[in-house]
Amino acid sequence: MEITLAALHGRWTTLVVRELLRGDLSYSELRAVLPALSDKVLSDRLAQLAEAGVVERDRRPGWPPRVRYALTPSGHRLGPVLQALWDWGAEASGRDSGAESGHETNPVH
Amino acid sequence: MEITLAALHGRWTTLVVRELLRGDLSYSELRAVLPALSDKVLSDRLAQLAEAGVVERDRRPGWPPRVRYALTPSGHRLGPVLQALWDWGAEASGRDSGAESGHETNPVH
DNA sequence: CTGTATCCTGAACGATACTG
DNA sequence: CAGTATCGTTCAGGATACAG
Repeated sequence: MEITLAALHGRWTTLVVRELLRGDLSYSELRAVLPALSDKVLSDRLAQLAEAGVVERDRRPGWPPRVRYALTPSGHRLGPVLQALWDWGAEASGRDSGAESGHETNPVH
Repeated sequence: MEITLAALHGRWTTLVVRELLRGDLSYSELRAVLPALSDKVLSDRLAQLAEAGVVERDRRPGWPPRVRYALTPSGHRLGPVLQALWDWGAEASGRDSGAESGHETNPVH
């Protein structure tokens, strides 16, 4: 449990993972999708996630440099975890936000 | 999702919740079970969790003062969330820690 | 394009002492 | 028993400049 929290540690980590759950992204795509993150923080998070075995860097040769970030299998297994986090938050913050019929509401895709 | 992370924010918050999932506890019982937390931090976490609607304080009159901390219904719903965190961490940190037959391993009780 | 280096600020933590 | 007050430390986060 502390392992998971360590892997997800940091204010923006879950958002990075959530974006990557939707598909691979390059560094600049990530930056465009998450404008709130400074270069340093984004870099830090990616390094941390790579260290935790959640994301993988694909550095493709040539010029200009292109790098794609993708979730590892372990990273994909975080999907249900984030879903659990989302579900609790949705339920806890009032049950009137419209359109839910019980328990779907797909936030991840 | 960010709501949940805000509610669980802090290094020790999940451990406090986990103890309370097992049943109500008094302040000193919590302190005894979580010796790593200073009074200040424990106090901070309980206030934060109360603010988030996760725990409830039962202040019982008389002397000496007795207070029981209990999870709200919302707090009990965090059980599956913590379970998801635990499961991922267990899976991610190597599959050789003995005795698991697939997907049980009950850490919470 | 994809990052790293540096510096600064604010928040969380931790220990100790003290109050109702 | 059940906390709050205060203070010092540590660490993540944010901005900017620079490098491969």
